[in-house]
Amino acid sequence: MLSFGKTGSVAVAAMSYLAQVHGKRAATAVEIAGVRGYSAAHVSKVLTQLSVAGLVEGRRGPRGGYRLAREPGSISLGEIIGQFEQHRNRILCPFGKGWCGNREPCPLHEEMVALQEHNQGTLRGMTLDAFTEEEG
Amino acid sequence: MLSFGKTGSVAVAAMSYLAQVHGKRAATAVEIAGVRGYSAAHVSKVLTQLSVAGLVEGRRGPRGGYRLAREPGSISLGEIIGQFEQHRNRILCPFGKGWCGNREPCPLHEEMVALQEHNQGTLRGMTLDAFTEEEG
DNA sequence: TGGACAAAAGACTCTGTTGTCCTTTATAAC
DNA sequence: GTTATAAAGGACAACAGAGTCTTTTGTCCA
Repeated sequence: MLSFGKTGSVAVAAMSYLAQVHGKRAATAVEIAGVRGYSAAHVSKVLTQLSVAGLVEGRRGPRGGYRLAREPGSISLGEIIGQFEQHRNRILCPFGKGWCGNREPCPLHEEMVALQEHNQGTLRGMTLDAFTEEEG
Repeated sequence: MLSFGKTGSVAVAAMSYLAQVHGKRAATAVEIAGVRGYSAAHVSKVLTQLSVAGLVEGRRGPRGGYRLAREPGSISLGEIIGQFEQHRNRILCPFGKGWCGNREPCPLHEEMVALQEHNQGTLRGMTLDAFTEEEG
């Protein structure tokens, strides 16, 4: 439970590093990979996706690299992770498949929804601000 | 987020049905599969795992089938789902791999742990009692 | 004792996700 | 302009999990 996929982890790892250097300089995929302990190829791929999603801006060439596209305080873990959850985020009802909504809700439906929302709310409240150099 | 794998879903679906008929009779894998909309082979496999885990008791032969091994009130969704999460339940730290614990915790470590615990606590509080016929 | 029933067990296939590699394109510096 | 740098993009390999199928074992009933 509360398992955002591995790709999401890499994304958060990369984004948190970009938050650390935010306002100072750009960071290349190779640099981020080295610091966070992932392969350069892997980080590179994820960053490309984040770029398409508009969360980071990549610049090619010498002195290029990635930067956050917005202020760290406006980017939440929820938003980052959500980028890689197209498939995962169906509500799961104890009755199985698409029960809730089709027929009368199952006994635990309300509780499940509440839990789901608590999670999303919490992750939306965690912003990259926590990683900027000022905040330590 | 809050996505216990698909296998966990099937397990909860099956267990909740066993709770519904608890105290009255056993239910076969084929019956459960029919009611919950999964394939018999799939449900069968999951129930075997639940049997090994000691959450259900299977009896072979005519008038056989599965029953809950304990009272519904003492079986929580957390316990059921936990059975299929050997791999997933590592705490994930925004810094990536096994950062937390090795070096100083990352800025969001405490919050992540708290969220994790809130989830586990909630799921542990949801028991199969909610599905027994008496409670509707 | 034989037959039907149903779980147990394991081999296998299918699918989606992870992760790597290689080529192409853009940009800055000299 | 030429070269080095670095992202963008796509093809592909490797792996894990989901799901199916078949065989075996145990149990009840006639």
